[in-house]
Amino acid sequence: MTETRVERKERTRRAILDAALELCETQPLAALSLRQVAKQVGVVPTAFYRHFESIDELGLALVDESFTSLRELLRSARTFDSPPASDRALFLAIVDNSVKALVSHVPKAERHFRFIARERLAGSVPVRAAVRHQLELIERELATDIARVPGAGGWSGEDLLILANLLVNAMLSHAEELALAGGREDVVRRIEGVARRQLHIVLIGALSWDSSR
Amino acid sequence: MTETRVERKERTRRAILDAALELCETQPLAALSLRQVAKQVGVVPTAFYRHFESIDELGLALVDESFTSLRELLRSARTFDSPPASDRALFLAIVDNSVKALVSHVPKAERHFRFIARERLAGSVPVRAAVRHQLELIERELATDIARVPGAGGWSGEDLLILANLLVNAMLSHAEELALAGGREDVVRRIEGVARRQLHIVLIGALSWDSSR
DNA sequence: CTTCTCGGTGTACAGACGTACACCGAAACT
DNA sequence: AGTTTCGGTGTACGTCTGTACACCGAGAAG
Repeated sequence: MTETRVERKERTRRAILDAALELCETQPLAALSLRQVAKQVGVVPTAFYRHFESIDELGLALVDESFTSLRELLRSARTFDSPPASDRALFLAIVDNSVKALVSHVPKAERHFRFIARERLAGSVPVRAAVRHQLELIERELATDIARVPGAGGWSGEDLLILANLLVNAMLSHAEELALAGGREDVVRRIEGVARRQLHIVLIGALSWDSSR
Repeated sequence: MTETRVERKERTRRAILDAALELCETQPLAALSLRQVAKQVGVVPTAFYRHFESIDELGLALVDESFTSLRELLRSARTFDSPPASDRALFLAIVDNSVKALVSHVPKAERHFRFIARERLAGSVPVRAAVRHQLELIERELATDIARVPGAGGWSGEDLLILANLLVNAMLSHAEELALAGGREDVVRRIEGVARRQLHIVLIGALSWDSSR
């Protein structure tokens, strides 16, 4: 035997997840039919039930794996090869590193990022709830990262969450734009520029606002 | 006769639009069926065709009227009862007025705002394209408003668009949150506070960033 | 008053939908 | 070696879908 049974099962499960993600490129999850997914996988409709009880349950699994991609992006954004010493240089490096992480990670999992942004608003009740919950966690995670920006000492926990919320929304929008750009170099560069300036402005604003209280 | 024929027709048309908006509270437009809409209106399925050729065409009509609501919000945000004289006071008044406009307009047309945010990402190709195009116009419109912020002299046209893009994304997110809040006073107040601080930070950041070039 | 227009009705059909059920064959267990 | 487990199959159903067609009746036009 070349393949164990659990391996086989896992392979079909993956195929279902991939098929759903692909079909979701052109329509929201709620518009997918179980038969459509099964046909795309090349499997009989009832086989779907061996892996998921419903389209919603499929959606929850996709939420999970999509947020894994998003967390990797955050992780990459806070990881430096060689962190600069001076505050000024570190500040600029943080901005640059974050934007670079965005641009390099989105193409690797653009279906995940688009799925999050879309189902956040268009998902069924359970799917939407799951996305919203995960996004809250992401905002908390991002808030702790932002707290490491030089000069962030004056930001309260609430300030950090408000900043994180603003940046997460911008990030999801840019991710969608990057996915739509489809790798066209000039478009990608333009989006990168917009994202960089927005992040720059927000952080500077937060620093100024902090000192103006 | 109590009602002319064109009035009658317009009334059913409106009923169809309203029914679709209501059904879209719980599902994306692409997941609606023509029969579902017809049943909600209380009309036979084939009557739908007297007004729209397809669900997509219905969607385009909804895009139009939804953006009318959004434009009213922008208009309200830039309209002052009594504009302050000093730069400092004007700046604060702009922030306050914008946030107040958001909080007061969203409940009056929350289905429109949610429709825009949702179909922007989840719509069929033509609907999505229409939303994206209208949002571009909105960003341009908002950019000219931002240009009136005291101290905005140093912002280029590109800067203005980048700011507008950031603010539109934040606004749509807050609109969704406000709609979900369903008028609960404490929640509304929290969102209002978040929106105000974000707008404040962004504008201050843009002013500082401008002078740091 | 007669004729035309046209929004809404009712019937009809082919196809897609979710899902229940019995079944198969090979991997896994004893 | 014999038995069990279980992912995938095939058939079968009632429901819902979009849409075609003939029809109606009241407002508009002559």
